[in-house]
Amino acid sequence: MELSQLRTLIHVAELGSLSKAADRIGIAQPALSRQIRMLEEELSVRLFTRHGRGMVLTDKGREILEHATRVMTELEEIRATASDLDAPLRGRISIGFPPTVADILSLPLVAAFRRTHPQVELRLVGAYTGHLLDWLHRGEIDVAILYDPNSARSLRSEPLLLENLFLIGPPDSGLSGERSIPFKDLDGKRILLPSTRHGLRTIVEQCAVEAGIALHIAIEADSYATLKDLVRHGHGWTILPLSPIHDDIAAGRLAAAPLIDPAPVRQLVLSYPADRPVSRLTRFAGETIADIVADHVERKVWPGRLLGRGQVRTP
Amino acid sequence: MELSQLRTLIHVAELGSLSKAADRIGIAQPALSRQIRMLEEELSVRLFTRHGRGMVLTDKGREILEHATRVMTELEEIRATASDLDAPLRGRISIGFPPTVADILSLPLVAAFRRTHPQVELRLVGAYTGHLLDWLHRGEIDVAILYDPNSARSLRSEPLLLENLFLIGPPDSGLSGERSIPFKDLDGKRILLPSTRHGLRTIVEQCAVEAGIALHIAIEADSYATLKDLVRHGHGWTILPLSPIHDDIAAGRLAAAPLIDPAPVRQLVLSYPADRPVSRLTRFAGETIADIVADHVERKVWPGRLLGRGQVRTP
DNA sequence: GAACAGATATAACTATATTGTATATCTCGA
DNA sequence: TCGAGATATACAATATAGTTATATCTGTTC
Repeated sequence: MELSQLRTLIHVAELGSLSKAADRIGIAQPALSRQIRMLEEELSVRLFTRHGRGMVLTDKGREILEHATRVMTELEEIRATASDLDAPLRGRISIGFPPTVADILSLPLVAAFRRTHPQVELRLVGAYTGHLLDWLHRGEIDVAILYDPNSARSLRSEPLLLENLFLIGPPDSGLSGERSIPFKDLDGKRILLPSTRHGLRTIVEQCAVEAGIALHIAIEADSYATLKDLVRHGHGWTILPLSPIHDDIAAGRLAAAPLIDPAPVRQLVLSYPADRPVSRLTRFAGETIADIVADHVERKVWPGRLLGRGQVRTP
Repeated sequence: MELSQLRTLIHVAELGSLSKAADRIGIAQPALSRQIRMLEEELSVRLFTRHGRGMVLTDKGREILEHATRVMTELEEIRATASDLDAPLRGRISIGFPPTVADILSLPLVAAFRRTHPQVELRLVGAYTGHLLDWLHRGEIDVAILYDPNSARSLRSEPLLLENLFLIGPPDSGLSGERSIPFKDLDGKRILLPSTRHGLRTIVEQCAVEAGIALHIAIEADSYATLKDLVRHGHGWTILPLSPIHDDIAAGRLAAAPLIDPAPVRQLVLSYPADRPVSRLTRFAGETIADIVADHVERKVWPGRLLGRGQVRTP
């Protein structure tokens, strides 16, 4: 196995054609044909099926492609380590967030890029996890923060945060950050939540089961703004992360209290595609996001628990 | 950059000598000298310092070595994917655990290996995190479960579990799994804990600060068995994970209750060395441990919250 | 159905890269 | 000081990769 063979695999997989890959790489097509054949012989596996107009990866070929792209990522990391790239990164990156996360991270992330890599063109995309997953797979975004997509197709995800969810009520509800509410106390209360296809709803329903109560879901609304408004006007209570409620609490429009026994939480992960090499720009973005999240949690601006690797990160 | 150069880098780094590496690899020493030199020229970096009797990695060389070992790991994964190795793994592996974790995982882990890879020689090593870290770095163990070593030197860690800690009392203490105890209620109680260098102690003290109380540490003992005995004989209460207490509770010797507001938890991670390629045997062990932990948490045998990647794992 | 275009695979040859051999040079230990 | 162990360089030998030529196949168009 040689690096040139893995590079050829990657190019041919992307272009679907030895001839196009030859044009791209600047090497004669028969040389690429031979490289692929020798790789297939060494591994004793068919990487591509051939047809009259090109070639397509087999299932096994696709699996091997993922590892090949990781090899390329490690090689890029070797080069970057060797050169200690301090020159500002350039190029364009698309980063996806759930809307509430975008509210928290956008400004500090933009500030960090402006400070260290001003020539980078950022595209910040707010959408729900299902859409973000699609766009990651399609290559329309490079990296995304997602709520725990356990059944996600091939992604490489790093846990970021366990985010606490809070009970949100009107200002005269007596809810306070200083006094936790046992989940059982929600029995019989009018609760407003997003619809069943929303991950937050699933988490809250699991907590209700665990607490041994049935929730009275008075109204379903997928928009946090709508839920907030309804709560403000006394139509019931809701359960949301604290981050979109900060300003409302500070302005006396809403009140919030932690829930316990059980405490509803959800996991946020940072996800990259597994079938494309991850650029230095993308890795910088991921590291910067992780740093900002850590800072927010440590300053208790974002209530939750940091999750992370013991792995030392290069500065 | 070529794979042969990276392999040479790895061998020379390990043996400290081109001549020894030449013997090992079966290629003439001048060829290896030139490979290293060409790699250094391409990267514009010194990988080794030379002295009269061999050569030693520079700091930069060490960083690059880590990436090179990951390249080798990916290549091994490519070969394994290609061949769909179902043949039983062979060889020897050392796995480290904190003692209480060893109690939970040893039997099912041994059973899993016996069932799928009976020719593997397991060495299960119980020790505290500090020792396990040392042994991982020294190559004396291949993989370890650790309590969150955030300041650990270069390891590759994957979060496994947030483990809940419980209040442990004598059987007549009225403690029950059904009724959570607010942390504040520990104010004024006689508490028995491990010493300050024990990670659990740090977590509990942080919780006390958060609850706004001061803990009365009547006795310090690092042995869980000692703590249990002291509690049984009415010398106070302790705070431990539930797993070492299961049998004592079932036998009516001790009682336990969840703590809340805040709930003390600690993070377990699965750690591999970053400067050596991770063998398939080691990866199988890691995956098997993760599966067993997941099973225990799902059956509520091990109270806590699973942490994991969204990444699809090959079966 | 035939012709043509686009594609892959193979053979043979050429060019380039890598390895081996010989040996110079250096450092360290006895 | 000498010898052993080590690395570095020059040159020759060998192996590998790329190019050219061309056979073969498939799909599209007329």
